[in-house]
Amino acid sequence: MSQSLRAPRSDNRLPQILDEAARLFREKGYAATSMRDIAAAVDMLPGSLYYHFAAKEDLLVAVYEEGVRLITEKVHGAIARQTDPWQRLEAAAVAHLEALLKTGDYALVVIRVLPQDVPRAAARLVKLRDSYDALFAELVAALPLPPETDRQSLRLLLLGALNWSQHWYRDSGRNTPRAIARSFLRLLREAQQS
Amino acid sequence: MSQSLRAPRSDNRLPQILDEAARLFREKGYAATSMRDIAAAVDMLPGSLYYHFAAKEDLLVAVYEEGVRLITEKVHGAIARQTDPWQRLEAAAVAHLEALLKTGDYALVVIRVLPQDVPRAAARLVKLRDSYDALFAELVAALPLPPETDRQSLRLLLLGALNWSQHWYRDSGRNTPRAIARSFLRLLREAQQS
DNA sequence: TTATAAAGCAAACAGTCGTTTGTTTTTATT
DNA sequence: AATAAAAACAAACGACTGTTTGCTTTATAA
Repeated sequence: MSQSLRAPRSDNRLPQILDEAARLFREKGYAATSMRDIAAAVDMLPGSLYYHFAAKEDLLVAVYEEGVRLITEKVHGAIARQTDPWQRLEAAAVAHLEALLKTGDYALVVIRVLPQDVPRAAARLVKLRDSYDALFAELVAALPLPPETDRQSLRLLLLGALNWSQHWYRDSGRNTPRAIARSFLRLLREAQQS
Repeated sequence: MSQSLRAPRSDNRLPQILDEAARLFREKGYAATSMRDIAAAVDMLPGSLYYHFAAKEDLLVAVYEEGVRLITEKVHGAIARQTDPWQRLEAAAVAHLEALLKTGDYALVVIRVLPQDVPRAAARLVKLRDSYDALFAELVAALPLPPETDRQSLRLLLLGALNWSQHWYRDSGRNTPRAIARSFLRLLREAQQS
């Protein structure tokens, strides 16, 4: 098969482009961030970005993919160390929130930029999101709950609250992402297993 | 005091402008909606909008204010008919979600458009949001809860999940906004009062 | 050292953006 | 019917948008 005959340069600036794009997309949103903004942030001319990405939308998709990859990786790593179903869900919630509020830009782009903001790439973005949601669905399915409990609502309640936290969270030493996630889980857990 | 000497016309198109602006802002977001989009939606020339609003940002603020007014009004009406603290919170949650998912555009703009998207008007938008949040804080404060319960987390958990529902909710006959809100409250309530 | 591909520059393209200005039409009041 | 204000038109402004093109620099592999 045809593949590039030479390896990319060692001073590859593609990671830097992705970093700044992620930062700007999460700060200002997709539509309000121009290719010139991104180019200026990496000290490059606007046209040069098109050597790396065919279109602005493709740049977003790349950031989005990296964001989903980062969160998924972190959550997988966290739940692997637990066996008790409630402990696993708590570990996942903590990892999810830490990925969002501490890891920073990439993960938050996934939460902030809506598929409908990028019509031509919407399908790809939705697919990426869904693959992640399935992970939490499994964790909730494994919980020992009374039969009348609505597991879907439980998942939506928890994940919605976690994702929404980006809007009110302020980094303030106390009230860490970990503490917030645990507090949420405590409120949900006590009700179900007593 | 100086006020206009003549009443506005009876065929006033200002409400129509607000309606279409709300619809577009909620569909595409603030940055991706142009004044020309709005003008076309009300069958007007772009420049004519500036008779009613000095700037695009002022148009957003007007939509935002109406959105907050609508939600606040609906929630106030709902809790006035209840006396039990948990019933009052449930009524508020139902009203909040119905305002978001049924009333439609105005309320959703408040949830979707972030103050940071509109730097010059951010302060005004934040103020409007906070005035509403205080309402829920009061309702949660009135709940009869064990002393160790974190009331702030409870409020953030509930309100976050409600607001996030815009991202996954599909109008499907079943699973009404009312049913969703009740389901959420059931999950929270059982834990705290048993 | 030389060829070759990767990466970036320089400059422009056509289109869109929010907004302004001067003028005209339409309506309510007298 | 006359007048004055409300509302919209018509046309353009400069700035900014995503993107393309042809050319040059730079690092790597032979």
